Amino acid sequence: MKISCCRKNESTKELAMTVDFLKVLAEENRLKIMCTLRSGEKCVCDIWRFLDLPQNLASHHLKILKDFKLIDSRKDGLKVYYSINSNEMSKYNSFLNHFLKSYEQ
Amino acid sequence: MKISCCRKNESTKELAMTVDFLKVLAEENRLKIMCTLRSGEKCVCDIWRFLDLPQNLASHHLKILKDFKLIDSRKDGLKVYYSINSNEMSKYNSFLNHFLKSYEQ
DNA sequence: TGACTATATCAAAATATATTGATATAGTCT
DNA sequence: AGACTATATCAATATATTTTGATATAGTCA
Repeated sequence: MKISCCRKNESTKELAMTVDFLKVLAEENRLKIMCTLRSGEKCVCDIWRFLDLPQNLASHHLKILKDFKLIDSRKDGLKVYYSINSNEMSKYNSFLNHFLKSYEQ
Repeated sequence: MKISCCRKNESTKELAMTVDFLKVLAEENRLKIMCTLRSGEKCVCDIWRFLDLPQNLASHHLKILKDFKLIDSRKDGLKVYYSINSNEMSKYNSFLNHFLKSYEQ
């Protein structure tokens, strides 16, 4: 039996990072937020009104995305604008393709 | 503010399926199993011995992957062999790319 | 300063998920 | 049939995550 990855201590750290990345995205509101941000930065109130979420829940999920660096933020007056961090997304995307081979069609 | 996806009732079903797909993969043991199966079908005992998991835990995670159709199984005597269902993987992969734009490098 | 708006934080409750231990099922081989 | 191996199932427990409600912080503007 030839197995090419995932034995204990082999690629362990990258695999754990990839799992964490997937956990961050594997939540409906967070995936919607990422999807909403595809078209450019949005402030928190745009996001929670558009997605019909309680304000504090939107903040909570934004914090999780921000802590994981999938999004950046900038403050402008009272408002905080969030946007996708494409570099980090690319990084995790290539980790993911390392563990799952690419199943594109 | 122009937002191109994720409003209530728009792509709702595909988004929910994509979230479920991500949830299935966002677990260390299951991602390891998928990775292990990249090189071809394996029986359950190959998998649990290789990944150093309790047998029943491996069965449990295989069932989750199987129920979601990411893997197929065939029985040969006492052994059950699991393998990746590439068609389903491709399907969910394109859903995922629909919600996240493609961040490949 | 005071009223107002936007965002963040925190504790509690609700919900979901992973893991373990025990046991059942089902095929093989003598 | 009886002993054995491989796999699956189930209930109980442990753990993690999401959601809610209340409140804090911080900037704006009259």
